[in-house]
Amino acid sequence: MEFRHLRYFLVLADELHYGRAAQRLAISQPPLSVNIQQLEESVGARLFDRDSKGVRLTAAGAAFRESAQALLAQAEQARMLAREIEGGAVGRLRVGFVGSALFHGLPEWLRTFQTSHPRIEVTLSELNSQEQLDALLHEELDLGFVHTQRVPDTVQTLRLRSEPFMCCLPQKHALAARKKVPLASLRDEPFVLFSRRASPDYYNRIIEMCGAHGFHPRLRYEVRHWLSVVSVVSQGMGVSLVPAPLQRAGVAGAVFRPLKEATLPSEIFAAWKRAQQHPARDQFVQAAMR
Amino acid sequence: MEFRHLRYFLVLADELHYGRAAQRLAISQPPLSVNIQQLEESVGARLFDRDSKGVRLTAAGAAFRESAQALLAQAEQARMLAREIEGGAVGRLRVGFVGSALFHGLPEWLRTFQTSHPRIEVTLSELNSQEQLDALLHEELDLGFVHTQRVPDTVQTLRLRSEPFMCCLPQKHALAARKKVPLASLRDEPFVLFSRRASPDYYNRIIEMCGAHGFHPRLRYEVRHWLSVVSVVSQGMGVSLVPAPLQRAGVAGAVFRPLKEATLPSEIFAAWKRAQQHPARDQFVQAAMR
DNA sequence: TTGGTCGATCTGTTTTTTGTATCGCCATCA
DNA sequence: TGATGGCGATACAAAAAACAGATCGACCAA
Repeated sequence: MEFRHLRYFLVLADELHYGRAAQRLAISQPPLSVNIQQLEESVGARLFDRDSKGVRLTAAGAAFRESAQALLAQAEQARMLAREIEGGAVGRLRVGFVGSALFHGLPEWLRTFQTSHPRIEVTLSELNSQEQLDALLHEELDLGFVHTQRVPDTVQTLRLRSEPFMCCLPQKHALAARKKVPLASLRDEPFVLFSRRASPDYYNRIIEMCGAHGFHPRLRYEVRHWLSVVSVVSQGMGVSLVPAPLQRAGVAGAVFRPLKEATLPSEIFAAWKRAQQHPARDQFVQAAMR
Repeated sequence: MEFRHLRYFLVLADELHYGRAAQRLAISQPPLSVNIQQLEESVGARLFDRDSKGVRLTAAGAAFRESAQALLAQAEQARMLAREIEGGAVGRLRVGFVGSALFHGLPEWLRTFQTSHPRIEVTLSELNSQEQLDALLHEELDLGFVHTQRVPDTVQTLRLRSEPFMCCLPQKHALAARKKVPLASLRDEPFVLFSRRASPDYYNRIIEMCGAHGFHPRLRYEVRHWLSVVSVVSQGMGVSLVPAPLQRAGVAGAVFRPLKEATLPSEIFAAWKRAQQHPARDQFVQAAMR
């Protein structure tokens, strides 16, 4: 049984006349006869009654007609689905991200992408950069948003945002009066940081920045979320260095001041496995780039 | 796109290796390559990634695999359904019957048939013989149970049961004392009969039987159901002539006596349109014959 | 560099499908 | 009752397709 048989069968079931059906199919009548016989042979049931009074569907034929219509429709559905997946219009996209991505634009990228790709099912997992890279290599993730560009060869990265670190201070802190804060002036301040476990990238970067200016920060609080950092600072419990976009988080009692020195920025990169084809992922990255 | 493409595709999706897949398909490798390319062309999407590292399904290919499996399974379902309908295992059977068929075995035939054909949906309509014949000719009925053998040429009949008429009397009736009742002795008895509208066959037969013995029955009650006939008789309101099986209806107060004279029996025939193929119907008739 | 593997491609052969001509059946009509 | 026309099936040759064998080119491993 081939689809051709079903196509011929359906037209004949419509016309109930070999000559006209063959005409509609743009073939001559004999091959239509032959094809119908082949179909009946393959199905194992007589589908038409033919006699001198004409051609009629048998009960089996009438049921088979429904089936055949469904089969052709579903075949078309299958082709369409495959095309849509290839085109990135439907499917699943597993996205990992470092927590700070929430303040570098991820929610907005996601909104943009989901508006233009409503039939892509996006799953989000908050993971640190290393965990994301592992997951990408094991193909447990299609796209990551990480802090580092130091990745295996098989992973492609793209810098999306580069934001300066700012000093986050309690409103009443003495340094809050200054336009710009020198890093060295934080030497004796208690620091609020991410736990190393939760975000080694961020943690290490802060340590490095301070180290470059001759001190090791006094670690007082380790928290597990960006807003917690700002919140703890706002309550006067310490200072912190945070990516600039956190200014817009709107936490009362915390102020943000640029650093006097140029420092390494807080960067966010998209990362994905080169070998893995994934149109929807590419389009997500596109959405994030603009 | 043809089913062959789907079959080849599924094996290749299993093996992810053209050589082995071709071997399993008992074809050589080049036509497999070609067929997969044709399929991709027809679907409009790349289904496999092939490179030096091997053959892998694309996301579109993985989705298409599910579709292809479903399509092949449903094609098989369609073929099976058609065969089952042709074999009379599933389908619909529209049965008409005269009311008295209920006392000639119809319920039992139905039980037998439904036990062996649980997937046939039987619909029952109580109609008189003429209505059934009309319905058969218009193909609104697949099978009838009628009282007459006088039918159009296009209808086939088969005698199923032939039961003598018996005289049905109130228990206390004088004639109830006799072993056999002469028809002529009913000359002055009030008769309980079916309404002519409801069952002209039965009505006419009674009139004929009496006429053959020189009288026209005194019609007193016309009812619309067999059990009503017996019930009315049991209450002493008249006598009747009924098919023998009604003895077993178990109505207290009514007794049944054979007629002294041989009379036309109460017969029931299966009837169906010759031209109409209907395996399940044939099997129903088979069930009724034994 | 050298085999060896694997999918794609080329080419001739076989199989399948199709078209033309015709048959056989039956209904219709003169 | 014989002629006629319509219709599906069949016969057979032509066209199209699917196929197998040989080979290519890319890649990998030794």
